[in-house]
Amino acid sequence: MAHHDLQTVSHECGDCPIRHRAVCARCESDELQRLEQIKYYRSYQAGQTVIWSGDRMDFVASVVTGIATLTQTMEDGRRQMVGLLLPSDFVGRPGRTTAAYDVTATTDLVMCCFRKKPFEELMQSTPHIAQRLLEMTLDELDAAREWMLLLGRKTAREKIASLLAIIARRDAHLKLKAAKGSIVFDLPLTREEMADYLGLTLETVSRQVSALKRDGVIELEGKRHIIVRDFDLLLEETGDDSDGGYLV
Amino acid sequence: MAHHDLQTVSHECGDCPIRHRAVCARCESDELQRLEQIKYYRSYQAGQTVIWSGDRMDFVASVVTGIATLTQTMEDGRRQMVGLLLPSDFVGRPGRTTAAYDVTATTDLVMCCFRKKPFEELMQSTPHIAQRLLEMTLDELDAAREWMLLLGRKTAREKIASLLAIIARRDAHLKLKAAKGSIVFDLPLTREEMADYLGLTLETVSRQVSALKRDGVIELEGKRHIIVRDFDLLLEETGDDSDGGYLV
DNA sequence: AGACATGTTTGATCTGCATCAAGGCCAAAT
DNA sequence: ATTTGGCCTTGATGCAGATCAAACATGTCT
Repeated sequence: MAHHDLQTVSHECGDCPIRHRAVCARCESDELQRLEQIKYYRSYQAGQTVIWSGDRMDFVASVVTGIATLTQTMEDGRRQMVGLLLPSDFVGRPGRTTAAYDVTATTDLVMCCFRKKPFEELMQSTPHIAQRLLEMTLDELDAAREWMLLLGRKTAREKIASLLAIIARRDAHLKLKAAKGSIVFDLPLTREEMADYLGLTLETVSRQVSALKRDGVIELEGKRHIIVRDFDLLLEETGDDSDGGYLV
Repeated sequence: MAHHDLQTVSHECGDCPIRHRAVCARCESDELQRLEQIKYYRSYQAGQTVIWSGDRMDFVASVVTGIATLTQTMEDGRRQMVGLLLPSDFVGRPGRTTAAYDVTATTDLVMCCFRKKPFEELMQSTPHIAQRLLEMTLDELDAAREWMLLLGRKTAREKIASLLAIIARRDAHLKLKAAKGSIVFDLPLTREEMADYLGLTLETVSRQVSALKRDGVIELEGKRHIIVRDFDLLLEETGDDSDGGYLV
């Protein structure tokens, strides 16, 4: 066994998953040092494109603050979001030099980047990084498959409810908030971005959000601020199995 | 660097990816021996369920022959296929004890299984297995994201054309067939399974297959045997970027 | 204050796919 | 030879969500 007692080490990079988790106490300093050497930060403004599909991508990165999206586009302009990156999420693919999707900052964004070549070398000599990355990728794959069920089989109303539940959950998780009482959060996406996430038009998104409000499932303050008084009520609207785990 | 000159070793397990790729010549015998010790085969008949979502899953496996599907089901019976496993595909998730989807044999199926515990131990001591698995999982994630674009934004006709192109490609790849002249293959799925793959109803699938036939994009012999005389013509119907790579 | 841009809501209409329903094909069972 | 059952096709109808269009809300620039 290459590693010993695992512990979490804190560092300036927040939730950066590469360094945050499964760092072995004994190897820690050496490993962290090497990571420090190859890392650098990048900032983007809301709306800026980080990278276009097909462009050369010579780094991997994790989101420090802000939100980014992965989208695929068809020639005629139809767009489908295929990934939503919140802080601590990883982007990039060891072993591939070309981006497969457009990556866009939807809010101001800071990413912690690692140049690909040295990162891959580090991966070679540090097996648990590959294992951690595998774990994360499998989680993403599970999320993608939930998403496929949503896209293929859910109604517009269920899609909206599902998205709100997903954001509420992730938000609560980030804030480490207790899962009691009202849940309050700001939508990090425009109606159009929500539509791209859900495979709908922005008009349908708008209508269904209004409908959920009218039916008392959610409350709206302005256009982005959401209040969920009864999370179970929202969950019932998602169409998912009821025992899907409460705010995880 | 833990490994040396990589080479492919052949063995009775066909395309099994775990053992097929990236096996280091020097470590080979030891590693293969340990894999042999923990592997076993399982057979299923067409239509049999391999495992239900939520069930305990104490193995990982790769498909040797036949076809399996991963599907998610909503309480009211709506179904969405989220994975299609052809020979050499991997199923299961190190680090999780419960199946997240229904796994079903759609044809007679043979899988090469590894009990999870020893497999995970082997992964610990054999870093390149984790790396290989990571590579495969990232490929699957890419495929899932293509699939999301299909589910969210493509028309019924584009969905059918895309599915046919996917199967034609994988089929051709398996058979190592040259990519010239007519492409001929048998659909491994019923109309209903195609519908579950595409987020459609079986009636719509039937109608659109007929329409592609009527329009000369494909020819049909019986209900399952497909002849594609001009693959580019089919690709044009998919809505994908034209330069999506010819038959690979 | 007015003009403009961006994002959102709401209404009217259209349409692609779902739904409901009936019948055809074919292989296996009796 | 007929029945059975699985799979597939085709037709008629309905509806959820797309599309087209207009107006509103909010913030910012001049």
